[in-house]
Amino acid sequence: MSEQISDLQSVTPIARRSLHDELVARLRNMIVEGELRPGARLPEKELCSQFGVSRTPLREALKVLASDGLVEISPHRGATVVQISRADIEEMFPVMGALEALAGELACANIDAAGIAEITALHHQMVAHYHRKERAEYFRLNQQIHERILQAAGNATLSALHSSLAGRVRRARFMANMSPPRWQQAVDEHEEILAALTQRDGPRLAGILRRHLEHKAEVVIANMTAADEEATAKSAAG
Amino acid sequence: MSEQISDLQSVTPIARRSLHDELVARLRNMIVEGELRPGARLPEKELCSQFGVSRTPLREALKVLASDGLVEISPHRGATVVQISRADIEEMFPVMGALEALAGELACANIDAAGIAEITALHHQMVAHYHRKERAEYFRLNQQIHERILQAAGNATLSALHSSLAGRVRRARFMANMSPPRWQQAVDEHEEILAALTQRDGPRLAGILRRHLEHKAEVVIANMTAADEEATAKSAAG
DNA sequence: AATGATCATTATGCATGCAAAATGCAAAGC
DNA sequence: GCTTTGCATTTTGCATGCATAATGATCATT
Repeated sequence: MSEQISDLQSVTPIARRSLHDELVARLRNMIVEGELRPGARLPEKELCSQFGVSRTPLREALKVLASDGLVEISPHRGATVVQISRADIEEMFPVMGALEALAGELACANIDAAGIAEITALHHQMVAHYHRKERAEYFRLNQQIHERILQAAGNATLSALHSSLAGRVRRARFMANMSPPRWQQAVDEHEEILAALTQRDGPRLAGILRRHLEHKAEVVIANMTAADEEATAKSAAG
Repeated sequence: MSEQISDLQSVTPIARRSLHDELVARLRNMIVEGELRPGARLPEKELCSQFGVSRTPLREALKVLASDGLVEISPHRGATVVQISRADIEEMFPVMGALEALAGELACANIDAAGIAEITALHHQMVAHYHRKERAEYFRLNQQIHERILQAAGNATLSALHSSLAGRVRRARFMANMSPPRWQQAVDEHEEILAALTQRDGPRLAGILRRHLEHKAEVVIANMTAADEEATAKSAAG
């Protein structure tokens, strides 16, 4: 009887987006994509009229984003997009390194030939963009490769945690001006990543990914420092 | 000028608990401590009268807990405490292993003598409870040791992610009946953990913690399987 | 002139009300 | 007797209103 029902568990339920879910998604996107700058205030009234919704679902969405670490809510003072400090970045990258290292190990154990082929294709596209110095496209492919490895690990919990951190870091947008040697190094490391993955050498891939993330952190922090100094100089001059 | 202000960044802001923050904390506790069983419905009206608040802050709290993975919200069908499946557990423990391994490495680099002394004290207390077969006390100390290592790592992001996972796993409550040899093994591993930490051997501590978590996973999964079979037998008999 | 206090304004926190969706029950049809 | 369909009830989703805390401005005081 009811067995027939449980056999159908695999059918995807109809996705019904409630207003607050939609708002969470939209706001998250706006924050991650930089449309809402770090430190920007998020006045409820204004956002309500902008999205055409009332304050209730918007407030629920803000609470969710706050628990996710994207916005900060001060009692009676409203919500703001969180400012990521250098200390935050220095904390987050080692954690992402550990998560990606695990993902690498799991991916080596679980990935199939098609998956490797897919990542290989993304890799070559990315390298092509590197040679043409197309930064935006390079970063897009880069991100896709890392996401694809996470996906290949087949661990939803791992993916979710990584995605949350990646979203927060991405906001920093301090990858943009990577120095030529750093960029070369990153591409070299990606060659190693692909090799280890193809050989399904989990421990090696884990180690490479951990180092790769350490180097990413160095680049980001260097850029943050440069930006800080620029801002300091500007405020001193102004 | 403004330097004086930035020097004061370290002062702890006055903790003002709004209703929804309080509700998040209370509900989280009730769920983690098992007061609210997995699968239990969370009807808004009932909880509102129980806590003496209106639906707005309660709903906001439920959304936060949902984004934290403790409750599940189905549109127009209400919130329930999430059921953790064996597959979920199998996913979560490797991630916790990776996080604790990183914590171990960082802790070895950062911990001071007082911190080691504190963990040593906790360890000996825990061992004493082991010898007296006081399970509840043993688990409490065990948990404290792991938390203390996380804390010693000095990485708030890491602590937050681990804490979220630990909370979700703790709900499973399948550590209770650990077999004597498994228990002995766990205590042995804790001896190793303490030794590696005392020697500040980060890589070794990381490896031990990873294995330790793998073994914890085996125990939990074995218990879940046993519970499943018991339930199946019961439903077949009834 | 600078500082402190008081008040008006604004925005947030929470409560409540209304509409819509889902569940359960009952009655009708097969 | 079982299934199905329609209705009533319950519960959720969202909008709005009121109270309160925070901000800014004005004024008095030193």
